[in-house]
Amino acid sequence: MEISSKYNPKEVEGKILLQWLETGSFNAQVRSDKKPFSIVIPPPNITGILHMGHALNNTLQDVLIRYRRMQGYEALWMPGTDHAGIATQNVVEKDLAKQNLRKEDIGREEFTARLWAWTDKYGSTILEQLKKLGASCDWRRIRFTLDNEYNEAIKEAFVRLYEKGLIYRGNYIINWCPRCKTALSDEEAVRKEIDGWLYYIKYPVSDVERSTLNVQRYVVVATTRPETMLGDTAIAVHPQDERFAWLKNATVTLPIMERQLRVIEDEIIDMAFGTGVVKVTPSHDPVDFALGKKHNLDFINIMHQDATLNEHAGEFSGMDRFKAREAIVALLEEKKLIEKKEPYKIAAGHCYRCHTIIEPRVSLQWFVKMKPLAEAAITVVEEDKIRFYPARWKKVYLNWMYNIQDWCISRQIWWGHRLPVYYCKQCTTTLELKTQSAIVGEVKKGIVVSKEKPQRCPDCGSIDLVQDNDVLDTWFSSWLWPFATFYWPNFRGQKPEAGSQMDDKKELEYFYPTAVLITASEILFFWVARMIMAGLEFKKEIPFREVLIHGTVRDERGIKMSKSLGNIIDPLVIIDKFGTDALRFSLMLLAASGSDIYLSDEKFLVGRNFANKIWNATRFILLKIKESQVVLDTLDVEDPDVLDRWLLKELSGTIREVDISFDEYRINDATKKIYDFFWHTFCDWYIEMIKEDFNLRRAKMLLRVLVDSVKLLHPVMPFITEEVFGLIKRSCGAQLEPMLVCSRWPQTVIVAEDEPLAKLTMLIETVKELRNIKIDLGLAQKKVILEVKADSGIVAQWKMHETWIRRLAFLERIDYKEHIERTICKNDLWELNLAIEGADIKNFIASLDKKIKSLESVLEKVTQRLGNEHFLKNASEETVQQEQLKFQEVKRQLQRFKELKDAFK
RNA sequence: GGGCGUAUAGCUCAGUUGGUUAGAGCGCUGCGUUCACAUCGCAGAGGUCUCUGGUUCGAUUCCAGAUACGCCCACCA
Repeated sequence: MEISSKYNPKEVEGKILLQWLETGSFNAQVRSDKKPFSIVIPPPNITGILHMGHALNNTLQDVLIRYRRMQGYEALWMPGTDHAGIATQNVVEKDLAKQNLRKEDIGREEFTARLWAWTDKYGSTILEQLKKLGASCDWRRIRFTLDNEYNEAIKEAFVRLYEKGLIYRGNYIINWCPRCKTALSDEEAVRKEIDGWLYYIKYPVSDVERSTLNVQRYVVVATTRPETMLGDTAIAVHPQDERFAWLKNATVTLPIMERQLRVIEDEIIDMAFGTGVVKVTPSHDPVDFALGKKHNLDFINIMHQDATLNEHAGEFSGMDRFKAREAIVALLEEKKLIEKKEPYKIAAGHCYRCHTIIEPRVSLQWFVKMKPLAEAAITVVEEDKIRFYPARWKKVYLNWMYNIQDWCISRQIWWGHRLPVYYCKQCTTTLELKTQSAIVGEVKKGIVVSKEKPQRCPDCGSIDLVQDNDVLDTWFSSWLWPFATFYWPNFRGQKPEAGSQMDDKKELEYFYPTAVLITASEILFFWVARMIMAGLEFKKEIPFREVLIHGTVRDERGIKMSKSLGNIIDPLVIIDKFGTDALRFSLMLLAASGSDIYLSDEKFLVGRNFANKIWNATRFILLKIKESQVVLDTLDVEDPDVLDRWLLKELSGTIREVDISFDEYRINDATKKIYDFFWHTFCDWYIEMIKEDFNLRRAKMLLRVLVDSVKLLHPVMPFITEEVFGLIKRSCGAQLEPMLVCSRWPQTVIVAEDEPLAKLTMLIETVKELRNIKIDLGLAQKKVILEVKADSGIVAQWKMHETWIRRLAFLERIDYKEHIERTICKNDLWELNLAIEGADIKNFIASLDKKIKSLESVLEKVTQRLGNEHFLKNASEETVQQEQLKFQEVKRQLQRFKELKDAFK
């Protein structure tokens, strides 16, 4: 069998993926003999295409799942997608626009049909890409938030919350996207600073008597949104503001509209801001809304749904809000009612889907009361029943939960779950309430909340019932994900599904709570916090024990990668250029716990190079075995020599550290440890050492360590390791597990620290020293003779290791002598000399001087410390001892270097 | 305005309860094709650990402040 000298991922990945899928290696089921380990995927939007953030997030999950699977857990990674209400609707609307159609032109039914058609065609693209990434999900279980069974879960949750009084309907001010024409939750209105103006507008005082008594004929209010003045129904000042004491009980005239406005007083007004006088627009500003309710003001809605001005806007009716702003400012300027304007940064809410500036709007919507749900969700985190990694997110989470606001869950779009709400046309007028924006507050009358459409109205018996047209916020489905994916609450009975018999209820009991949730910080509030609330509310148990929050993927300059900025690195392109394992390895190496990662194409070279290293080490080992024609029946090494034991010790240490790192979610550390061991310990030393001392035992050792190495690496680089494992299986007779993906995780072995092992370590050090000395002497490329002076026992050790020492220190030969002319390198056990004809003695001395100088400064520091009585008194005995040892060691080294220098005089 | 985070080699980052001769990868420099790999090997240069105080026998590490950058939340219109 020929093995190419370059690893070619393209020849391997597709084939290996198919093997995994065909053997059902990713499948998980209830198994009483195994502990479960489960993760639910953060369901990607069906509109999604794989980006670097997905690659990072899903590789992390896959690493943990593969690690636990190999450790013997029944590892389930639940896959699925999110219907992504607004996002998907926008995509299909855009398609429609190409045919010059709006969704209203074709109607709800037809539009929904097109949405489903789109979903069928493109909805699983992202899942196919995740497979390509190597994601070892149980792909039989793919769930979609718009599945029928999933819809049942949502209805159940809605009805339960409603019956508990935790869902209500009411006219409140909400975030309105005039482009998507829907309400949004607070989280969906992203604050971004934009450049604007603060306009100072004069409002004439109407009370003539008062205005003549006082000098002022008008008051000045400051606003960033002058167009909203058309909906003003009051002005407000702080009750303690003496500057405006004279305004008490006065009325002012709203310019343009010529409406009389009350002057109200409220503590909420900041006397220091603007002029201290605020225009109050209860229908178009959250603060003003609260003021309006508190002071019983009129609510005048001046805008249509698309943010053009409506009939209440007088002459500006029909104009867009920003055009109207310009027109109003112009008119006010003409009337000399603008005192001044200042440039001003406005933190305006933007629609998180289409980035349009949010318009606060009073509207009849459905809300979830969050405070009661938050209580338990706060406790479990306070008490560390759910832990965050890194831990600092605990504070962020709690801070948000302590200040949680009610959640607006109704959306005026067509793609999503219809609210399980029905209205009786006969006995209620609630439907009309939608247009009566003046009615503010909670609305309960004439509503039937039910999973199924009621036969008749419970009040009047009418059969004329209609379902609410709105759909639910996408996140109202996502928050049920950890248990709704198991077909909660109805389950499926005992139907065989995709060739396997699953008892859904048992599945849920077995796999829930899940082990860990892995996500980016962006959706901590959207999703993580709400899942915790939903889990506790509906399952009476936390949904996951740990939350791993990883960083954001940025470009080289530290700017967040985004399609619109054009600075993305496409993971699929990286896969194509360097291979999936290279992508995964580099990401895992760079993803320090919780910190953002800065990417450029070159960052993936580490991964590619490492894959190639693994490939070539395998190639060498297999060739060597084939050449030597040894026959392997087992990989058990019965009688390891000191080199073997040295390697086994290093391997065990690596396994231990890798385990700890993975357990603590320090995946980058684990990745680094395996890399160092494989490349530098195994390849650079062991393989080089045994090249000319090859036999059956070595062959077993090489394969044994190679197998353990690829096992350790498998979670991070699944494809190449599985391929290598296959190559090993096919080319040796030893009994090995069927596939790496389901193989047993490596175990540590105990290796005694005996004399020969200690001497080996010294020999390795000596080889490194010899390399250095040769370079200092300018003899790097010359094979020279080494002379060794040592006791006969030590000489025997040297002779045993002579072959590899000669090779690795690049020596002509080694002579053992009673007497050497000069010592060029020494330790407690041996003195060495090199034949140094033509050497650069000056450079060698200079290098010695440098070492001597640096050691002297260390010695000085240590001496000082040991001479300090405070140190001796206060430092721990152990520390003092350590310091004394260091003193001896440094002194000895120094002595040696000085002697060496003297020998060259 | 409130909260959080980061600052270590040219770049990206490690540095585990204060005591290290402060590390790695990439990049750079020199040498090297000795029968896996030049996607390689051997070695080297490069750091007053952002600054200022404090605690301590001792601070890159703990505390306070400053500076810079970043993130999140928030009803200064």
